[in-house]
Amino acid sequence: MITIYDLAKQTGFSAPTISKALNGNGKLSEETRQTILDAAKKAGYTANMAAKSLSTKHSRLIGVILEDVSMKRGFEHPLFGGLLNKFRNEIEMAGYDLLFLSKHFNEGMSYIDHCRYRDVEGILIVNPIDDDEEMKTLGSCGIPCVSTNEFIPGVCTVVTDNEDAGRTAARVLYDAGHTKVGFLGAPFRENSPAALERFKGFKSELVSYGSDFDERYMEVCDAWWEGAGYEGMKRLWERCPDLTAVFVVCDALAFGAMKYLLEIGKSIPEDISVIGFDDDTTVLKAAPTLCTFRQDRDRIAQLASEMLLQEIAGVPSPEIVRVPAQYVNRSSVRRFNPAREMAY
Amino acid sequence: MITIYDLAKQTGFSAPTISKALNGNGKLSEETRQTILDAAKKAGYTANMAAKSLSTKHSRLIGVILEDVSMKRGFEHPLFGGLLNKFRNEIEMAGYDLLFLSKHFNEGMSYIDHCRYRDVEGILIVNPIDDDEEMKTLGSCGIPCVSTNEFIPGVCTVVTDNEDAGRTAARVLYDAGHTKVGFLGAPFRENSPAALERFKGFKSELVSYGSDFDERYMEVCDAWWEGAGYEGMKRLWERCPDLTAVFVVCDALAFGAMKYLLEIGKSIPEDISVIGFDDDTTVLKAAPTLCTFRQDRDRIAQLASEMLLQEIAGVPSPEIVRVPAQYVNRSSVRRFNPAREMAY
DNA sequence: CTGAAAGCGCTTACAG
DNA sequence: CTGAAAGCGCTTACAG
Repeated sequence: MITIYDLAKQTGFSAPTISKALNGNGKLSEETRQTILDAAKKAGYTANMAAKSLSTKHSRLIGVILEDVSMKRGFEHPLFGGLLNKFRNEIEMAGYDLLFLSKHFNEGMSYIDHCRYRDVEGILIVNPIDDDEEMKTLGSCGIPCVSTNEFIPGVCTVVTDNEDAGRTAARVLYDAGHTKVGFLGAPFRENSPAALERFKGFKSELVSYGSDFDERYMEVCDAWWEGAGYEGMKRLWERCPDLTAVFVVCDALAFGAMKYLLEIGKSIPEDISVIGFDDDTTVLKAAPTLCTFRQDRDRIAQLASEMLLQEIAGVPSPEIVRVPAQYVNRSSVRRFNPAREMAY
Repeated sequence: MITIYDLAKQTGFSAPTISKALNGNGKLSEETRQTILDAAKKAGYTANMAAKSLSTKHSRLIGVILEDVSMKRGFEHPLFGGLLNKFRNEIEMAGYDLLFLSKHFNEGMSYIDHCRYRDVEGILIVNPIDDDEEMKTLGSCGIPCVSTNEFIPGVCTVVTDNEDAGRTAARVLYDAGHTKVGFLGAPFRENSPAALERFKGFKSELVSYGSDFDERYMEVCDAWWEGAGYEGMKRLWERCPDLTAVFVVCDALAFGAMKYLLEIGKSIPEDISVIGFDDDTTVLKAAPTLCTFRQDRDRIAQLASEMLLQEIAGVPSPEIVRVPAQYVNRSSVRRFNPAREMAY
């Protein structure tokens, strides 16, 4: 391991001068800078981050909170896995490394302690544990934070424009001639209102068409996975067998819902149309292929990294940044009228 | 940020004594140890890893090489995403953090430089870039390494027992009465012989049944994704339209293969049976549901972390550790004879 | 059993 | 433009 002192000895300059040359700060003659840089290169010098971190308090580490309790898929989560791929890439280009924050680290150290332990410079909150009390403290812990899902006081959230997507879903179904449309939701949580926002947009758009949305057509599933969708659809269908379409808050639930409908002998989309959410690759190849909304993982990740890097640099972020979702038309929605040229 | 010196001042002991108490090493009276521990707890003391790392050369960081060039799915890779979930968990319980090694970090720093930069203590090689020259140097770089896919000189590899799985695939098809069976492979690479191993096992088992495997029944796809499976199956089928079954080296390829077969009007499994590999959730819900092999992600991850932690502790690992795959029977294999009680 | 001294590799004022 | 001194927070021998 070659150090700054080795370089000092080799070039005849002092350690601080080496440091300045390597970091490009302070005033130095172009000549000595080049001499030093060449020597460093020749010697294969690599800085030691622990030492840098200790003296500058800058670790170049971004903490990531990724606890997939709602779907239990971790890195394979349909939204967050892809988001993290892009985020990792962005952050690395800026010279940062990812560091996963964990609660079961060192006999249950808190996220904030984990951050202090590693001198983490910023936190990306991808998916926290439900109702984790510590979340509320993150906004004021002094470390810049950005969230890509949950709303947390004092933390910038970069998130899909769920209301807008909800409105689009309503428009798609309305345009296709559906009048009896249902909504299959998921547990409502104060800080993670995706399901509720999608519902609000959906309902408001329907209302704008003059159709007074009947709350009986709305059902909430117990969780975010397939089985819950099956059960939720069962309850909804048994109450409202006149439905011709249903907008489901995520693809995993939608798949469960379709499973129920197919089991009771319904055809999709002939008897009932289904729209999901997430463009989950896990159900992508199911038949019928599901109309859905693709959340823009790359854009969310990119904006999140921009916001976070900016905050680290001292520039405050907006409280919320919305990213539009893209409607993906496949085969699970029936048209009662001839198709028109339409873009959603 | 409270330091060891604050604790020293508060308790009246010296910094080294605080250090010993906190780390549980060296001789200390039980009384002073308790006093110090209590003070640390009361003050909410958290060690600073940069300082620790600098003085001990132990960063408690495990580097991870995850470059999904073969499937382009990154964290969402059907095998590696799940593997990493478990590995992360294991490693965190042991007080380590994950650190992704990257080539596009800081203007193209090498993996090894990245490791030195962060004082990484061990490396998990999940999925490197094809033919990366640096891989060959990892085994002798002085940092303990474990691989979960590629074979690298001097590095312990924890990997699915592919030959055994190949044999099982042959047995399943033979038992079901198939005699004209094909094999759809993927690019053969010296250090990553999964496809070849599966073929070897498959072929050897067929040969053991007296059926001389005809190489014409073997076709290699250009890549590991769906489109390549479609094309590969097309070539294989056009050459050998008498096939009644095919063993495909991964589910993504198998899905492409099925797509081709269905397109030309074949029924699965009535006309042709298909067995895949990976238990890829991405094609799980396709119809017909694919018979496949589930690689034991959790077991591989657990063994990999064990090996790596052991190596860090100075205990050498075996060169190779095999983990059995599990045959998953679904609906894509036709039986020509009555089902018997069989376990694979 | 406890502490004074020195060191890990780097950077930050501050002189000159 | 360059360098001597001190410090970041911790640990490692070595005394006592």
